[in-house]
Amino acid sequence: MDKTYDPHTIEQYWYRTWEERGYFAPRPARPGAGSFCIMIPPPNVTGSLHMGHAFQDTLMDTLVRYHRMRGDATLWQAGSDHAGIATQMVVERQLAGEGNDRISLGRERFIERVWQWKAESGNAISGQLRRLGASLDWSRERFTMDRGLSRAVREVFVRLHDDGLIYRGKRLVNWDPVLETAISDLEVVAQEERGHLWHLRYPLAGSDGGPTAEYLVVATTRPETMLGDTAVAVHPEDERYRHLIGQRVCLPLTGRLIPVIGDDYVDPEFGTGCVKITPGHDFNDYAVGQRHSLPLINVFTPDARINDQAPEAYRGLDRFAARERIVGDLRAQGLLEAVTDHTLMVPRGDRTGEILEPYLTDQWFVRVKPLAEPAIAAVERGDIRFVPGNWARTYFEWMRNIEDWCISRQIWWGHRIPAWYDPQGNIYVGRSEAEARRRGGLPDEVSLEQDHDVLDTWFSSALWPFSTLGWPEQTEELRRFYPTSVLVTGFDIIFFWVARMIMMGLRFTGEVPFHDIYIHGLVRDSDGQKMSKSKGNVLDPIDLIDGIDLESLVVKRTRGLMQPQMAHSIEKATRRHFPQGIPAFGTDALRFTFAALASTGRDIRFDLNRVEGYRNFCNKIWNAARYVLMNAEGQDLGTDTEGRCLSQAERWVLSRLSRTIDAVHEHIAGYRFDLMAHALYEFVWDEYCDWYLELSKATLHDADAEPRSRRGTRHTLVRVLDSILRLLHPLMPFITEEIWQRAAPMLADSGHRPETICLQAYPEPGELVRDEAAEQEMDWVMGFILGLRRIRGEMDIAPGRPLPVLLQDADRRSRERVDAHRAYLDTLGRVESIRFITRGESPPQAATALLGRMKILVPMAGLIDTRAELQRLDRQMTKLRQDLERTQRKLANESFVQKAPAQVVDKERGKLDSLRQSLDELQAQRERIAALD
RNA sequence: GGGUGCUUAGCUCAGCUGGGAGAGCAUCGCCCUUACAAGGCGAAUGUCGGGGGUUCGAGUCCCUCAGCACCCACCA
Repeated sequence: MDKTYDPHTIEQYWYRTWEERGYFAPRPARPGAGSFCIMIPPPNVTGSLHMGHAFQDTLMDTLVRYHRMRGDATLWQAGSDHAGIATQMVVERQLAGEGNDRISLGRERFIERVWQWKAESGNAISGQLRRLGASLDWSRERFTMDRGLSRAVREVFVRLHDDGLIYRGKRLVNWDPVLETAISDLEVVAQEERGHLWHLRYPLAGSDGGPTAEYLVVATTRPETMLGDTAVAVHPEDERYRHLIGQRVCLPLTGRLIPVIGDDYVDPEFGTGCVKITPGHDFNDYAVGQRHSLPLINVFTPDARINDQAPEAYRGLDRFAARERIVGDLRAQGLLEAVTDHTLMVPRGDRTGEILEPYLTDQWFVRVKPLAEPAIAAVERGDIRFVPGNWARTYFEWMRNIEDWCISRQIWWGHRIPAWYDPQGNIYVGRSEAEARRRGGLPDEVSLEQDHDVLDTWFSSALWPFSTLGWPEQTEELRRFYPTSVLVTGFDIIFFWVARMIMMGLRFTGEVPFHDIYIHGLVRDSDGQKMSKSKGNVLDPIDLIDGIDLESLVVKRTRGLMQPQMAHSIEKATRRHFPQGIPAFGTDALRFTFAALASTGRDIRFDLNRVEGYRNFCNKIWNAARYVLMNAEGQDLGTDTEGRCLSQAERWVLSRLSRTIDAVHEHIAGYRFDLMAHALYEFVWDEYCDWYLELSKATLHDADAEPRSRRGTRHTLVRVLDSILRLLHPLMPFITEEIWQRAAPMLADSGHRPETICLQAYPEPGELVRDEAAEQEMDWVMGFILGLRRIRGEMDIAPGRPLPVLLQDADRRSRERVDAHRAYLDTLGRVESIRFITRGESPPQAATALLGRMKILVPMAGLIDTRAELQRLDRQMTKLRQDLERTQRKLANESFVQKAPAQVVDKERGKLDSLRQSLDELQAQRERIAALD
């Protein structure tokens, strides 16, 4: 093995090998095991892997590899999403670059073009997932627009329509005037923005219908919509205006007469207490209009210009140009009373960022309430569990107030709605035109035209857990893997995706789509900022794996910005944050970092120092393995327990390993990847490397050690390493495989050559025995060595310098232990000699460490200065005294002694005794040294 | 306006059903000891956001205040 761990040389090789050998395809469950399935949240075909994906996919892969090793029939379903609007926008941008556009290309050719683009670059993300080590079953990869999934989409649409749960209706919807499509409520992001409140005068109409000198003042944030006003509303109880209800006002600029109505939607406290009502361009006004049977006038074209319903002067003007013109005209006529600053919530499209318009159009909707009820019940019953559990509240909150879902989109890329129209405009729904015709009893002569709209992308995503398994066919995979085990996803798509999967899953399979929903947090940058291209703070996971030099990173971050003027500050920040660029950390280090940061679903700040730390951990494992191989490869490990003798150190490390195994299982069952990573890190570094490997040297370097002991040690080194590799494999697949290939043959029965760690058994609780006795023995040994190290460290004695050691007040047990563990003490403590001080003998001036009753003394002559030792003792005693006082106070409290459990009280008493004793010993020692000085 | 979460060592965060405040990184010493300097050994570090309550006992439970973050919502 090379001296230094180099991730690059091993990762790509192993992934290719695993995939070629088909390790990721589900295998029959081992006896006693079950099945396990995760559906990958399908990434957009437009996408490339970002930190959120890398985080999420690491967690999923960890679960998947863990279950695969435990022998479950395991499927991690691969696939991607057609991402209608996002993908269409990408290809349209491409066309624009060629001086072309989708309209002149035509629908059919445009869609061909999207497919072509999908084929070329749509696989970028799957390549990146491979780099991440994600053990997806690529042989079953699906796409939301492939044949099978399209069939499932049509099936669901038709069935919901037949059941009256999908309908077509004319409604006010959120309209994106750039894309010229409707979008769902969820795709609207409301942003607080600074704007104005315009106070407009609407003259009251006289008996002749002409304007009078009196007027009502309405306050509005959108003066341009006044062209579509059909009423002015006041609160019915408002003393100021009550008497005007039923009268009419002259709508300026149009000359139309509109009524004054009373409606308690109006808040008399806000603005002027008079509200202009524009049912065609405001959701609230629409509702008011319905209540009062007001006409609805649409004054906008689909791209938000003024249409022909408005006075000629404004026609064709963009909505914002129209605003200026209208305000100007009103001012000129003396009808603008005031303009005040006002912050308001502006609805923008999540894709285009454009201000949306409420717009009256024909759309398709899903009637969601009947679907939501069982979906709520499933979570209430516990058939589905959110982890962490508090997300269930968010889910309930939304599901209980859910509105119908607008599923039609006026774009081209997506599942075309399976509905056809005859020349009279009658609707025929079917799985195909032929079926629609048959079901409608239409003769062939009648021409039918399919609906031009496509479905919301989330409609097909909602079917993902069962459509990918072959539904509506009752396939073997569906039987075996549905309901799936767990969904791993971010909180941001609970409404978009999670809730809808639950609704559709229950409706069409009668079962929940998954049992657990693990919600993870957002990956932020080291300052806690959201990562985004426009902020220029994104990290590409691949750059963390392979490394990237500063110049390339700067180029990458500043290229193709929406706001090119940001480039300079982004460059500056990047140079400050990464003066050396980013070193190559390797996939395993990155994965381990994600796991270690994944605590209880809260957002994580991604810090390069953390990755570096875990890269070092990889190196640690690598070097530990080198040590083990050096000492065991080709050596005699003993063929059976007869041929091996296990010392206390061996028993100890195996006992500690068994605790670690338990902890790992417990943590992964609770989705505490951070604790899992932490438990393994601690065992490997602190116990296996820092203690056991060092302890093993005592045996292996001892020329007098028995062959059986040496075999026991060698065997244990390899055996524990093997377990460590298996335990870590789900988190760090590459380095564990690489090392395991070398380590495993040493343990294998001759003739049986294991192929891959991916399919090895995961260490299970109960495989090893807890050995309390060995743990106690080694605690004593470590205490001894730590005492010496502390003296050495605090006295600045070089680690290599052998120390003469005197032991005072050693009881029989301690004498036996010194004898039994002498080799460990000599090797790890760098002990030159040990001598027991006899009773009555007065010890020389020495630095002291306390081990129970026994005092470990290092004579100071020539080594230590007295002053420093006195200070050292004082420090220790101060600590003990504080502890002692607290304990005394506690025990002096009668209520405590009476009311606290006896166990707790006893513990405090025991503590008091040992504290007193230690303090006495140290005090005596201090006096001795002080006296000798 | 409604809801959720957060506040613990210089930084990033653990701390489960209430019983002696922890980790990593950073810092400071001593060491290139034959697995590893991407390392070893040792050290220092906290009115657990403020206040109140329950309790023998509160970082942990309850109330309250403050600050921060996020989600939802139709005040023109």
